[in-house]
Amino acid sequence: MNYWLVKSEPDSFSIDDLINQTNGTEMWDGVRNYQARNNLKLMQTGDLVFFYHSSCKQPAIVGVSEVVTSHYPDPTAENPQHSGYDPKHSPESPRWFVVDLKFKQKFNQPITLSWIKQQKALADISLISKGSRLSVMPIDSNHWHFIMESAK
DNA sequence: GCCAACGTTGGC
DNA sequence: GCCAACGTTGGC
Repeated sequence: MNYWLVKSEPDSFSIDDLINQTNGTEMWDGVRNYQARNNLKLMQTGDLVFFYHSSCKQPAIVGVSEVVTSHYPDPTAENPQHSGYDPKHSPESPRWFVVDLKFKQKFNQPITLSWIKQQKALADISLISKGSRLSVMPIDSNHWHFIMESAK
């Protein structure tokens, strides 16, 4: 069992949008960065995922979702009408992948980026370390549990 | 809107 | 394989 964090711009897709999906489940498409994709491919059913709001007034971890499928080819990469279309992607040799994420929990209090930066226990969390622009990143279990305790 | 910190592309 | 130019991310 592994822990992850995914970023989403709340103006495009917020945690409340996830709640409102059928079964609270959304296909996590549109990842077009190789490192983020490699992280997606490592995800397994049952892994837990922080939902992070980026590029907004208050960047923060706002809740938790669960991986409910292993990775499969990203259908939006096959669609020439879609902004995520990649001519180098094909069903025969897929380049981009998705997983399905299911809503699990919304924090009463968002765990804000500015708060995270103040915590000694989170000094080396991937979210604020080098290469932190990844939209899918692993989270150490000790960081995970510290944040879960803080969100109570 | 600015800009630092990347990642990607493509000419050579 | 190098690297300049360009694009993107995302906090501020």
